[in-house]
Formats: sequence, C-alpha cells, structure tokens
Amino acid sequence: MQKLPVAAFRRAVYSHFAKAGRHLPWRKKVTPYRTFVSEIMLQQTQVPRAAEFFPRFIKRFPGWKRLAEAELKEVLAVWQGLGYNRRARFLHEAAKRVTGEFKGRLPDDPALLATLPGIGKATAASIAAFGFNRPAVFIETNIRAVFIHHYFPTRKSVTDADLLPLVERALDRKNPRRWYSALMDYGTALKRLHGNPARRSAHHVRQPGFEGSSRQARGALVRCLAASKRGMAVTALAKKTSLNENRTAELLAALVKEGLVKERRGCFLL
DNA sequence: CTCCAGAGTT
DNA sequence: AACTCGGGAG
Repeated sequence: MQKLPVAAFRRAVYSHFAKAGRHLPWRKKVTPYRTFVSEIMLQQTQVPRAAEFFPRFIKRFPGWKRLAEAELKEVLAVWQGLGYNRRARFLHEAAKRVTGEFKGRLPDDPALLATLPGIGKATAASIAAFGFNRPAVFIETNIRAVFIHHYFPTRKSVTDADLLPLVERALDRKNPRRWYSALMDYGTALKRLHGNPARRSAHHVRQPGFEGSSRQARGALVRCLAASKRGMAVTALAKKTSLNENRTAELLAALVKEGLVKERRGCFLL
C-alpha cells in the first residue's frame, strides 16, 4: 500500500509549496478568528471566491466582538455572492457563543470546536491545525486528491478509513499549519493536472443541478431582501424573482424557520 | 455539465 | 444513507 516513503512524500509536497505556494489573505496574518472565518467561507467554496470576500468581511467585522454585536442582516449583506447563506448565520451565532461562553477566546480543542454551529469534524480539525498549529488529523477534498493520487493510483473506490492512517503518518507534527497549507496547494494543483483524483473517493457525491433548483430560488430571495431597506411582501418578492407566488411563500416559510428571514405582518425582511 | 478547505437535518 | 443548502468559474 505504501508506495512512497513518508520522507520523500513530504519533500514532494513541500517542494511544490516552495515553488508554487499560494499567497492567500487568511495566511498573511493568522489569528483564531481569521482562521475561523476563512474555514467557514471555504466550505464547499472555491479558494478564489473566498479570497475575494475575506478581506471585505474582516474589514467590516474585525473580530469576535464586532461580529457578535452586528445584526444578522449586516452579516448576510456582506455574505451575498458567497453562497450557502446559512453559513453566515452559523458564523454569527458562533461569534456570539465565543464572546459569551468562551470570553472571546476560541478553544483549540477540535471536539469543543465541533460543538459550534457550522463546525463539523473536518472544519474543527482544520481550525485546530491552521489557527492553533495543532497536529489535528482531518480529511477533505484536497487531501483526498493528494493521498488517492499517491497511494491508490488505480483503485476505483477509496474510503476515508483507507486514507486516515496515511494522513496521520504523513502529518508534519513540527508544523501542522505549514504542512496542511502545502497539502492544500498541492491538492488543487494535482486536480488541474490529473483530473481530480478525489472522484475515486468512496464518499464522493455529485451535486444536483442548480438551474431551477430551490437553492437558486432561495438565493434570489435572500439577495432581494438584502438589497431592500424595509422588507418586502410575498407578491413583490415573487415578481422580483420571477417565481411562482405559492412557491415563493413556501420558500420564505422555510427561510423563516431556519432563522435567515423574519416576518412582520406579511412583510419579509432579514 | 462539473466541482468547490462540508455540515445539518431527516 | 440520502437530501438539502449558493453561486460562479472552467
């Protein structure tokens, strides 16, 4: 199984990092807050887009306190274009918990981090590694690409359980932050060269289409509301988004239930 | 059409 | 285990 000695593998990854490591805004200055924000933004979102939004977000909400004190509508407004709006709400909720429960100090324990909204196993470990330079082990799509390419070049289906011991063994425990940064950059480069080895992950799933989906419609609704001063009625929203009125009402009800939208006597607002 | 530094809900 | 959640670039 072990096709490549660990030392040689690390050298290959670090060598690429030295030549082609990316200069990303969240790497310029590392704090737990900045790492947290970037990791939420990066969930299912390509690096260039997160890199575009990150500086704006940080400028507007420089730290936990400022984010916690903001209104959700402000956070959603800055979030527009990033996608998956509920992440903005999770981030906002997390900031409130960090300032309250943790007195403004983000814990570095992945198990504790994973109790925060929007933080699953992968992101919790990512934050521990990138934000606190802790040797947490995790797997995400770039890591899958790298390890599948190097250690399972021909196997059709590779599980995370297959990869985990390899990821753990390869981890540079002297500098987890640098190691994972290098691994990410190597993974994205590998995908461009070899057509996404992560497709051969047993956990790989293709997304349903976006055109005409409720995701698209919800996005349009939230975008409208983010742009409106005082909120809008169902009819106005349906007209503005070219959606069926019944469907619009249903989608709005779901958005209200999720805490992204509020309703005040027939008028919807963020 | 595909995927993206995934997570929450059912 | 299967669904759902944005939006843009390639």
